[in-house]
Amino acid sequence: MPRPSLSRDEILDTAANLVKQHGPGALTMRKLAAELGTAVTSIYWHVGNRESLLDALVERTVADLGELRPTGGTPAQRIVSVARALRRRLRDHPHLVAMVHERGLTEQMFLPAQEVLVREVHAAGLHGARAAEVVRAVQFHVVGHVLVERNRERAPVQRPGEEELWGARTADGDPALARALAAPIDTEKVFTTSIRALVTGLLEAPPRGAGTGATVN
Amino acid sequence: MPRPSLSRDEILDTAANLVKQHGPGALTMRKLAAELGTAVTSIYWHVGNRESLLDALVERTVADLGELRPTGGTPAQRIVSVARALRRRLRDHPHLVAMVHERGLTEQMFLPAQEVLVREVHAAGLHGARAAEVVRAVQFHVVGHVLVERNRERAPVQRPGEEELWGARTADGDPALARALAAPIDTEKVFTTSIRALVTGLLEAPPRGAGTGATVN
DNA sequence: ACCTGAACACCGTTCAAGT
DNA sequence: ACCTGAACACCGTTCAAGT
Repeated sequence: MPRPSLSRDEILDTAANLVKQHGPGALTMRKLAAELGTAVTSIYWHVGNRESLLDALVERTVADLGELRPTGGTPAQRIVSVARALRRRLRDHPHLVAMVHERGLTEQMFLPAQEVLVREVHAAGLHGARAAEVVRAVQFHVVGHVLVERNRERAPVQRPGEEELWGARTADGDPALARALAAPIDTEKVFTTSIRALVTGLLEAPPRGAGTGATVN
Repeated sequence: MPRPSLSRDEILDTAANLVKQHGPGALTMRKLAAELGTAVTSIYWHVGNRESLLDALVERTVADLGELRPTGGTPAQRIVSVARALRRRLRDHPHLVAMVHERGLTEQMFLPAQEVLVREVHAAGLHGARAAEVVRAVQFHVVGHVLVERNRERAPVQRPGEEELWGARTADGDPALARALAAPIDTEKVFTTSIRALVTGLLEAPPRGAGTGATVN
């Protein structure tokens, strides 16, 4: 008596477990089959191939991320709060980020935030194409930041050793800046600083061409 | 007579060619050996393993990116121009982005811009830790954007088909926005919009706590 | 409809052996 | 110092064959 059936869901479950424990690199069809106690080829019958397996896992994980509730009084604050919440969620699921990148599905990661953000951008008084621009800008910023962050984590020694690279001369004679650039990066702070600046800039930008102040490049 | 010596440089050259033509995925030790006309194991003697080979390729390619010359009258414009120039350079080397991501070397990609940016941030009147913050924010934004952009390019159909996802209801009753979000993304425009907003926001932000206007979250 | 083993065409890396 | 072939321990996927 070999084993009691084999369902697509069971495959996804144990695959998710494998990924959670050792990352997407450890998810091989053969290891998965061993874990399930089946022949490798059975998996193919249920899920197609490794790529569709990953796609299914991504979809499932994104759906489990849950809703994002904005906090704060002003629209800008609420947009920033959503961005920060999404980043935190994604940070808590590093394997999701890895899978999403492997499969080229960055769009998916932003789904939980998209509808919420649309409402907040509306509340900020922006509509139509202008509103879409803001949503897109925030999307690329958050997703991009998370990709960079996750990438840095599994980096080697960080090649030329940024510490020695930033002597006071290369820093345009600003030793304090040299020190700051040589120190390990506080990605949390980088994110907070930049998302605030980005949202501020986006919401106050003049509607294309009708600038009141200096236009930036 | 098998072949005239085998140098580390020759290995890197043909490896770079292989990557340029078919991407980093096509760079296998065995194909490289075949291309070189040597035994696979000879490569190991010269470059160690595949990882160090990729690292060497990244370093070499980054060094070849060349200098970035700022343009524009105001510091903000000049910072934006550097960011845009770096993005364009990286877009022109999609395989570099891929290798950098595979090896976790995102830091490297920003090197050509770093010193230039330091000078411009100084010109904007910022120094020390505050200046480093701005440099870092721009770094993560540009590198992150490029990662997202390259990732999207090799995406499958884009899962739930954003077109149908954005009916007018989900878009908070804004059909123009729904249309804009359903349309294919103009990443060039997204980048321009967001880098301008980011830099504007970064340069006008009050020095931490001593805010004159509303603080954002 | 579902599961199997065998086989194909790949990988990176190590190691003892050659010159 | 440099190069080699053989071998190890893996991969994803296909396919004919079973029940």
